[in-house]
Amino acid sequence: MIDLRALREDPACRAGIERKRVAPGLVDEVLGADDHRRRVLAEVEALRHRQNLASKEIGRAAPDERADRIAAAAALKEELQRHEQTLAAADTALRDLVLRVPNPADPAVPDGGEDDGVVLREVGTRPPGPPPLDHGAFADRMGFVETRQAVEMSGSRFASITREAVLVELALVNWVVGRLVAEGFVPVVPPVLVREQAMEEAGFFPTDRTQVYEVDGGELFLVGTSEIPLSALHRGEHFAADALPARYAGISPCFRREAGTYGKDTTGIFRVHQFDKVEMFVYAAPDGSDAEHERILAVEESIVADLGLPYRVVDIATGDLGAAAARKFDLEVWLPSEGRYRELTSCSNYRDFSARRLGTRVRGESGNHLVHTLNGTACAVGRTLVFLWEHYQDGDTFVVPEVLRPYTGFDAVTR
RNA sequence: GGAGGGAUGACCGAGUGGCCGAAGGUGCUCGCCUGCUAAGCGAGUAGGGGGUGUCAAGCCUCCUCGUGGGUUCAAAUCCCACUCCCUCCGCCA
Repeated sequence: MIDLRALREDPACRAGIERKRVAPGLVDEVLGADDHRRRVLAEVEALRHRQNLASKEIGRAAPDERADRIAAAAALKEELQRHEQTLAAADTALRDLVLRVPNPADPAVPDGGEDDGVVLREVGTRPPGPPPLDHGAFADRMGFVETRQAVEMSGSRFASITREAVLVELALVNWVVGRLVAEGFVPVVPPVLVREQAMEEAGFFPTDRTQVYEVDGGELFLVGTSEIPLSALHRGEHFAADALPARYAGISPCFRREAGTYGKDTTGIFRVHQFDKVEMFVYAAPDGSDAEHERILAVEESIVADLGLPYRVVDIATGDLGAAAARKFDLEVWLPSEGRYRELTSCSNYRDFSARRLGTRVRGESGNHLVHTLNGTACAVGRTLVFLWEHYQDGDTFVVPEVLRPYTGFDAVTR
């Protein structure tokens, strides 16, 4: 949720919002609704004040005065209740509007849409051409995935990962988590089923409701990322200043409906409804969040680089940031079969956008402040396998990346 | 699944209708005292929103005693629902 005071008083805030191409007039509507609400609030509070005084006097009044005073206070109460209804309506109206307002884009974010991200750097050597088999065909050939029965039991975009691929998957998780622990991240295996409230406070509802699976008659929802439970880890809490940054590494399966992606990425397990992911989530002091963002990006880069995958870093443009991010970097890895870079990981700085609803603060010398939250993919396991299968296939052999060998116990798989 | 008990500030804990945003204690901060430390003495110390302000201190005000409703002129206190915790019984491992 955005900072209404900043929207009112800081022209840069409004500019950052409008760069995300919100509906024309939305910002003015919000400002109008906010103004109205505050006016009504002042009236209600003045009435409550009178009511409070009147009630306190009754407590002190002599017995023979009480009846009159109670009658007067009762009249005040009726008036107050009418105004409170107006206030409730104003609150609802403002809330409905304000939830549609995205986090302002950082001034450094480039303008434009999906294709307008700015490539900050390209790292690694791309192979000259496509591999003999694309990742889907290679995985088939090697017996690394089972799709026929998975689709029968669960539907399209489901797959079983099988045989040595499972050991590579576990190796990836172990290697990445070990590395994050060394970087000061606290590992967490969180619940993947959460209540609606957790979805709302993490900022996923109402916007992304269609992307989420419902369970138990709508009581619970399967998370699309462990970012959701990790953001709930400190809801309503106040950090001591020296407890920040607090870094967490979530390890969990992720579930996504992938509504609206029919026909896209139908090969292999590039885009599936269920996958495992190691996610970084950081609570940072407001003045330290940009540095923390760079740090998360550096971790992502080192993981991809150590896997020997050629990648580029993209500074995502305003139109592709999503509602919550003020700034976002994607790591795109070269997918030889498609001859282009595809997204593997991503990291965002939400600033105080999500902390505002979560009520997560840090105690400071000059009062308490909302924390900043950041998140980044350490390893989207299934999709990482996809890239490995293309970059590490050698005829009928899958070569295990060197950094993973201590974890797999084998160097290669040959069929 | 059945029966009962509970949720109060950073923490412990008192408070069953009004002078209670809340006794007392611990912790923390500042000061005094003391070779140092400990002890002792004194003062301060919840959060969030709105208004006002040289948006800085301050001042005014509202809300918050698990969450949301209700009763009442007035609710930490009474009623209802929900969430969570504990105890006992049953069940399962």
